[in-house]
Amino acid sequence: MRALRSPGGVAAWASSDPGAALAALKALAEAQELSSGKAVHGRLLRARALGLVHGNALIHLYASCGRTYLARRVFDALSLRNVVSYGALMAGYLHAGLPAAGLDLLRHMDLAPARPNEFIYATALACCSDAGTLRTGEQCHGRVLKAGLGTFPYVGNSLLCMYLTCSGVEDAARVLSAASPDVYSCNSMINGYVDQGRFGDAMAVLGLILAEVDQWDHVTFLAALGLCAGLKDLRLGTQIHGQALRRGVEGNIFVGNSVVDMHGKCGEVGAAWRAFCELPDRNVVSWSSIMAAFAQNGLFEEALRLWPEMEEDGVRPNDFSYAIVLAACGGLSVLRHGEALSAHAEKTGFRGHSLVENALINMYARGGSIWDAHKTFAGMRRRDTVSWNSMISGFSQHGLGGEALRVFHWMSMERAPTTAVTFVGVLSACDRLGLVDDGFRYLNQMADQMGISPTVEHYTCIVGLLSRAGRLEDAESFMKTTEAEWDAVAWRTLLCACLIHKNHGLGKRIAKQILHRNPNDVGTYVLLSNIYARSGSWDGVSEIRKLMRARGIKKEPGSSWIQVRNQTHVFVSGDREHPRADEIYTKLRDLLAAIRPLGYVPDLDGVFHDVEDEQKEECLSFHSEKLAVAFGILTMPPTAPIHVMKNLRICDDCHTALTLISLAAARTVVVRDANRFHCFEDGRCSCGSYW
DNA sequence: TTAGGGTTAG
Repeated sequence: MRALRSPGGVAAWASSDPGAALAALKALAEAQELSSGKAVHGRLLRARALGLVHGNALIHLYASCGRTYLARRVFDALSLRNVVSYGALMAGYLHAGLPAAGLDLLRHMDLAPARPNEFIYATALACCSDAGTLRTGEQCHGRVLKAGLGTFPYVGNSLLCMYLTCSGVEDAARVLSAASPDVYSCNSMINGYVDQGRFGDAMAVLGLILAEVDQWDHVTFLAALGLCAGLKDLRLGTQIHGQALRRGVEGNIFVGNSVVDMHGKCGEVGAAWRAFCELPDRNVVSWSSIMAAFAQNGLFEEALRLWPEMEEDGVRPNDFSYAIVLAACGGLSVLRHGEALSAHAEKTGFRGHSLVENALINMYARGGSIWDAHKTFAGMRRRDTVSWNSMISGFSQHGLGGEALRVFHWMSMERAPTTAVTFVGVLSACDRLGLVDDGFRYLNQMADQMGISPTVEHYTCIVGLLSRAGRLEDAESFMKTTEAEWDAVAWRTLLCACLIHKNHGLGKRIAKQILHRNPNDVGTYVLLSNIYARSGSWDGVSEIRKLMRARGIKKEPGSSWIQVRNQTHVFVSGDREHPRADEIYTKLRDLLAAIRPLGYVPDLDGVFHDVEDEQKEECLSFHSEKLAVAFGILTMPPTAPIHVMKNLRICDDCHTALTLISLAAARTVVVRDANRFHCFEDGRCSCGSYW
């Protein structure tokens, strides 16, 4: 590459030899050597040797260097232009993120003698994809067919991609079936289906090329690995990975990163970590993928620990990396840490990215600070579907059904597109508000008007809705008559309602059904034993205990944790491990004494019928969430809300006690339990005492 | 001299 070493030299040499000049311009375009290219340009002008072919090469060079205005200047100065001049400039606009300018050029061509060819349509269709204009895309489609250019593979794939981004998978699939599929269009189609969660369809397309693994290129491996990740199909993923190794494409950083991600999504953190360690090179996506793998599998601290390592490795974070670590902060409820990362993002210019803003909304909502989530949401300049969905579900999970529906109506007024996730939030808001009829109305609206097929999650909301309203038999018959893959979550929703509504007979029957299908469902054992205890059937309680012992099922011990001044303090029921245990126990005794006059009576009907009342009370008094709250009151400023997390569902006694403590101690207490948020304030809980 | 599919988030 003499050209790169000595720009002046190459210019002199190139201008005297037209063939060499062309070769030099091509090489300079590829290397994005703007200044050398300008030197060649100057020489060609001075030598009066700037004809059509060299002019086109210059347009391409300036376009490759991202200087579309210079490319345009050359284009305008040409006395004669051909289809290549248009193609080169149009591609420049496309890659510079100016698809509308590219389409303007297409219109300009209608007045010019040059007729669009397959190159022009491939580029124009890509412009339509980027600009999101289905109408122009369809017009191009019509012209492609009329000109008989539809059989060019490049054009076919550009068409398919245009429909994928501007319309949907159905139209794209029609394009695919009309043409003979090549590897490119199959890759695009698989990715399109995977994005929509239509894994079965994606698998069918993969099936078209499954026999020809030797024809696959690295992008096919990416699509296939993405499909395995979506399906959480480790077996297939491992096979594909093996093929990638055999074909020697695993050294490609995209494929390597995809292997890390696939293992993470399949729940194999160890394998993800090994794949990460084996990467020959690590870029920001590699680091993001491994952090995501940890965070998605609940290993939030491990994910956060990788951040400084990434920085040490000299890799700069991007919007994805911020979104991942913010999600980990939400998982741990370490909001101060998240805010520090948000400030970091501000400095690096990523704070305004929608990915980061949405992650912040989720972090605050998961961390219990729903109004900080709302503040972030309200301050956004551009809200996308995820922003709306996050805010709606955030409010719902916090028991603020009215706020959730208000956001949904606002979303509808702004005509933001709704998704299946939107309606999970909306239906659970109706559940919280007891709006049975509205719930059914939204379900029908979603299915009939929006064309979104309800999933088991939507139906579970309906079960919750009927259950909360006390219509337990209706809920059961809804489950029996509605075709859905009912899971343990759905059945437990009904079971939980049986406990709350004291329909012990139905509860026992439902529990037995669940245990018949899934004999290891710990949650069901716990709920069933509560039902027996509530109905005074101590034989039943000990029966369950025996059954659990026999089956080797252990109830996870209750534990709670709280962040105070960037430190996490963990409490297990009744333990005295904390260095300030004495103070905490004294504080808690005081608090419990203070709420007695407000009507607090320890709920001794727990599951321990074989212990003395005094011991029972001792047990109840020092449940982990009470200890954590007492510690919070002891150490946090009086106006600061106290945020506690618990691994299990909060128990009845703690719920009552914390409700009254919020009144007696004039403190706001937010507890995130295994299912939802409880915001205790002024002697009330946001869950409406139904959980 | 001009053109296609790509990894990480919710």
